[in-house]
Amino acid sequence: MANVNCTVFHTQIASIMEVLANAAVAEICKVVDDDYAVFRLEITQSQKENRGLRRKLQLLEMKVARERAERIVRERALASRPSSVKILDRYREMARGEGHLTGGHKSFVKPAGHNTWRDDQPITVDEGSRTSTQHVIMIESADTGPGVKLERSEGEEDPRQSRDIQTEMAGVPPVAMQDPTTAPVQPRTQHSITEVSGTLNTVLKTETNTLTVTHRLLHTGSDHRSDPERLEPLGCPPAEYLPIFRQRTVHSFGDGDALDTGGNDPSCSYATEMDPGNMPLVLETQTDLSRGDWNRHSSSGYSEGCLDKKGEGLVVDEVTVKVEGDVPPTWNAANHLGDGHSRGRDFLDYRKSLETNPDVITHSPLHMLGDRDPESTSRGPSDSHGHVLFDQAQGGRATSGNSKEKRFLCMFCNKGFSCLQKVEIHQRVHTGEKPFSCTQCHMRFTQAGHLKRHQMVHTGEKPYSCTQCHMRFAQAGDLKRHRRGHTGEKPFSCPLCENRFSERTYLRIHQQKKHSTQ
DNA sequence: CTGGGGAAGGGGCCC
DNA sequence: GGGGCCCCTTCCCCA
Repeated sequence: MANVNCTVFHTQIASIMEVLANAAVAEICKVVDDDYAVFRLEITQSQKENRGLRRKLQLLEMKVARERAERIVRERALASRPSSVKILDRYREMARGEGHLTGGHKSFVKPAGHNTWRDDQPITVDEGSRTSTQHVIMIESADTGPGVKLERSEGEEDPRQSRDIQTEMAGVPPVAMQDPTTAPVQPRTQHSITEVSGTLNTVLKTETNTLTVTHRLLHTGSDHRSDPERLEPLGCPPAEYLPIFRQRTVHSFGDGDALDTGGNDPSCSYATEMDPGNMPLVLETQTDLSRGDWNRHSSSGYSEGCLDKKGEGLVVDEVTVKVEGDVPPTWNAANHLGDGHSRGRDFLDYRKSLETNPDVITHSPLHMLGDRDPESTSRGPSDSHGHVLFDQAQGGRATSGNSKEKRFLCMFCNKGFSCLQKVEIHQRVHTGEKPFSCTQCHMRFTQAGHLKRHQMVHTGEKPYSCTQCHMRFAQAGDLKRHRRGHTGEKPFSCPLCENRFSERTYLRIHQQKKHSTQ
């Protein structure tokens, strides 16, 4: 009996212990679950908050970057109006001093193993080569410190990528916002500065050097006399000869089919420069028309130089006149200006025209003349000589006035011409295109007639002889000028004094030295 | 400083 | 409409 009671007692004790144990376990689990839930909730809220803050930060950075880009564009538009005729050097200096924009899709390939660029360091330009090179696209203003940098990482082909802007804000290290585990968004920004160099200082230095590269691209020219080595026809042309608004693979210059390596890129860097907003693009590189023009010149038999300098030929065909469509003019030939012979005058005049006529870059130059109201015509842009559009200028030479409708407008200065060929020739003033090259020297010309006239220098031909002396001249104008020496004619009189001069140039110099108000 | 020649740039006209 | 010619202009260099 006693054993039975003991057994029952033990059983009851065991049951009670089990119940208590279960209750304790349940209690513990409940507490753990509650705490875990609270903890998770807190984590979730923190993560959510972090995402929100991160998103705000990114939006803010994007906004700042856009504003900065726009401001730089405006500054650049103002700053890129040099007053000197030495456009090449001035442009180089200006680029050093103030900085320039690079093209939004321009890729500068930094030499491997270097974190910085030197000014004299050879630069290659790469586009979509999918190599293991770094593509650094920057919009930078040197005088404002670290700026907006557009960066496309290697292998990325999405043109929109270049529109992703990362701003290097002071006190906000780029890496601080990049948590690969908690921030799956914004993968683009993770191709960050560290890809360029290790430290911020190095980044800044790199950007400065990139500026050098940029201005090299901007102030290109074809001064063959001053820099004939650039004309090596077989090697890859230097970066100076690459158009800034198109990515081109330097290795493609020898391949005619590969010229338009940027053709699949619907965007254009100059759109970023001229208007970071939604300015339509008018860049017509390597269009059929221009290509045809080039081919025509190349086959004209004037010179072998037309073809064997195909690298420079890229300079030629950047601009094409379009008579239809409604696209704004986009001056895109800055990199082709500064020719030593033209002395940059036309480039400067064009810039002046931009100053005096901002509409040049804001409305289509391709309007038919008939579409222009008289007022707009009268206030139209000046030509390279400062004359108003359609004003018969050039020394008051008698013309038939508007006998021929000037339907074709220059896309740079809006000057009107009667036919497409004329405006194409004229636009070479802006583009620097010189399709006609001398076979006996490095001189190149915009017009076939100029080449023909130039070749008399080599032949020694002087068909214009003075009837009153032994002098002979290669140009009729020279003979005419010479004859004034015989006749004593001095048709140019100073309005401020009694001096008279046989040439307008003398009068002008006289006025500058004697009657200058400055 | 002026004058003169060489040569190139730009553009209009004519065929 | 396009090519060639011509004219005007301008810059550079030199005497």
